Amino acid sequence: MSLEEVARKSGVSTATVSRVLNGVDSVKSSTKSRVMKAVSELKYHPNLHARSLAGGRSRTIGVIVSNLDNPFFLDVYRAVEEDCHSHGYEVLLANTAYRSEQLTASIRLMMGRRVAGLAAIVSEMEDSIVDELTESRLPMVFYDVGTAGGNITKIRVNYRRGVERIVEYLAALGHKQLAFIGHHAVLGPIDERRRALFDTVQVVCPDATIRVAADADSLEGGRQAVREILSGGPAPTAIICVNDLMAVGALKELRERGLRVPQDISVTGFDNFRLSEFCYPALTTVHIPRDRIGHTVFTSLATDSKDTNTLGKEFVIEPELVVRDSTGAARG
Amino acid sequence: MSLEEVARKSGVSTATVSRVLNGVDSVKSSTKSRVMKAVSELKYHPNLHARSLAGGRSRTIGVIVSNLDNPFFLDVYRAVEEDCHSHGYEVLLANTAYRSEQLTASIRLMMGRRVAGLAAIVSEMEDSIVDELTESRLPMVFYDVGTAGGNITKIRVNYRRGVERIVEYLAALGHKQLAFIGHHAVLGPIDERRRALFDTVQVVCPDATIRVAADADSLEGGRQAVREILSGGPAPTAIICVNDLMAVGALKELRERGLRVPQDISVTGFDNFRLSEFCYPALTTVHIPRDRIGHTVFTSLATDSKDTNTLGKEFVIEPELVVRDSTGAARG
DNA sequence: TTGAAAGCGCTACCAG
DNA sequence: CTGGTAGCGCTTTCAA
Repeated sequence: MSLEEVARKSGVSTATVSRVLNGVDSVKSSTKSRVMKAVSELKYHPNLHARSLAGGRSRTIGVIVSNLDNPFFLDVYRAVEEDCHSHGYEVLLANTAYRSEQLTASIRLMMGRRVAGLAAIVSEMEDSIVDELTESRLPMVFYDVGTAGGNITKIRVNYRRGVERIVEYLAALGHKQLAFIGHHAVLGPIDERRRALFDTVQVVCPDATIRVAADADSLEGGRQAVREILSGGPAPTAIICVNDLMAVGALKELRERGLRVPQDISVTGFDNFRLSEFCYPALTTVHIPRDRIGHTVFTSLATDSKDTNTLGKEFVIEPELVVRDSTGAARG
Repeated sequence: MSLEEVARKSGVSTATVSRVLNGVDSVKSSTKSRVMKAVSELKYHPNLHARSLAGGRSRTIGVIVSNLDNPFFLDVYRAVEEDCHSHGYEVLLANTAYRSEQLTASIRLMMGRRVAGLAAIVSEMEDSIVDELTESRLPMVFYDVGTAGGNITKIRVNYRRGVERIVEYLAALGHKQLAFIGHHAVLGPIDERRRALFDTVQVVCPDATIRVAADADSLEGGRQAVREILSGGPAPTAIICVNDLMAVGALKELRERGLRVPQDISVTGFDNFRLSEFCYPALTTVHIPRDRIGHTVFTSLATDSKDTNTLGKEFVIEPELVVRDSTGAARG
């Protein structure tokens, strides 16, 4: 069923039906209501593909994330979604599950759908892809990769700062045996977070030891990483987790082993996702404002936020330490 | 940039380029590679809107859920996504946040995009919408609403059974003062879960009292509902939560008030989402297999799963009680 | 194995 | 205020 049928049924041209459907005001109200009647009787739904094809411009924004299972990414998406909907945009979501093939496929899909802009909230991205995207004219937001300018907005979290806050805080509590739990994407050779941690420890408490374990970015992964740490030598006095999700998994494993947090061992997270306040013990973490990330994505990619458009700029997010109950003085 | 440019650059017709891009084998391999070369040099991305318009059929499935913040829905989506991707389908996601206007908008959007099938994992849906969708020819999956047959697959969770398991279990533990925590969508006048609970209590332990509180379907909502319960009279010995998410929120509030779970008060959830094993105490709940729901969605809506197609059938999901640490004998 | 051309359903421009 | 119509970029016969 098409515009034409509606036009026929209401005795007008397709052009007029189109005008009615698009709210162009230059239509006599009697005509308009006749058309509307036909539309609802026919249960007509305009073909959005045809519309985009004919119309050219698009009012949809694409969002690609690494791991939907981690509420961090979901929060970012929700923030984008909220802004989009309140401004008449649609959002298309894609999840890579940290698989680079899937990233490529998702980018293809988004470009094929001719999104108005694309946000890649995907920390691990090969340089070649970054370059290719940078060269394209597509408005984009990168997260922690690439460089701002032209059609590229860059959002960067100052991890180093966040890590410093955590290490300084733990050092002040007397912790000298540390462990770091990351997921695989964050323990690659070129990883900033891991390096930031080592550098900071070097400076803040050079006499501290630090061990590393990696697993999947999930609750189970956090748990598993703790097993790895605990089976590999003397228990550390504090475990620094790359994010809250893994931290919650870590808490579970410690609890099961009868290790009390924070009396026996301290745990820190990263992100300050909502659950971090509800888990036990409530997590000491570092706050990353997902809503601000989402808003920045929107203002950068929505073409009609003319004066407020932020495309091409770089945004640095400064983390703040949030102290709760999962950290305490080092034992002994 | 279009097919035509690729055609020109590689010295063939658009028809041939189209054939190459769609993997039609009747193309000489020398031609094929010439085309491929042009494609990659031009960084050509086919316009998917044009493709759908011209092609007719669609290989995308729409999924509408009530509340993305609740991992239950996300798990269902992920399961659908997995099946879809491994069979060359795309998934389009929409979130209603329990708002019926948003449901309408999402349905419109999906129909406009000409999805091959649509899953509405949205327990609250007005009859008029259910009817309209049932009349349409669109393959659909309903969750807990509507009736199976024709183009409608229905997935129904046997809540009554789940509630019975919980109540029987709590009754056996000696609980007589119960409370029920739900979210607003589930405490409407026509709600099955609430009624199932009252009926069951009536039968299983007629001498038990039961109070009810409602709040948002979120961690915070669960917490708030407990406040409501606890400020409204003597504390119950067991709190039955409509789902795990609210249960985790409830645990937090109880913990903060110094009430021990399960010694002072028992708590049950519903869904058995991943976190229920990782929270403290680990949640006694009822398992609802989200992956099975997701698979059923796929086999019903994917048009090419010919022989295995399940469209039009009804699937009843039988919940299973999962006992963990959040429940124990009634105090006193 | 390839090309020409007729749409797919809609928007937007030009007339009237 | 309304109609006619030329595309938008692609797929798909039908011929060659």
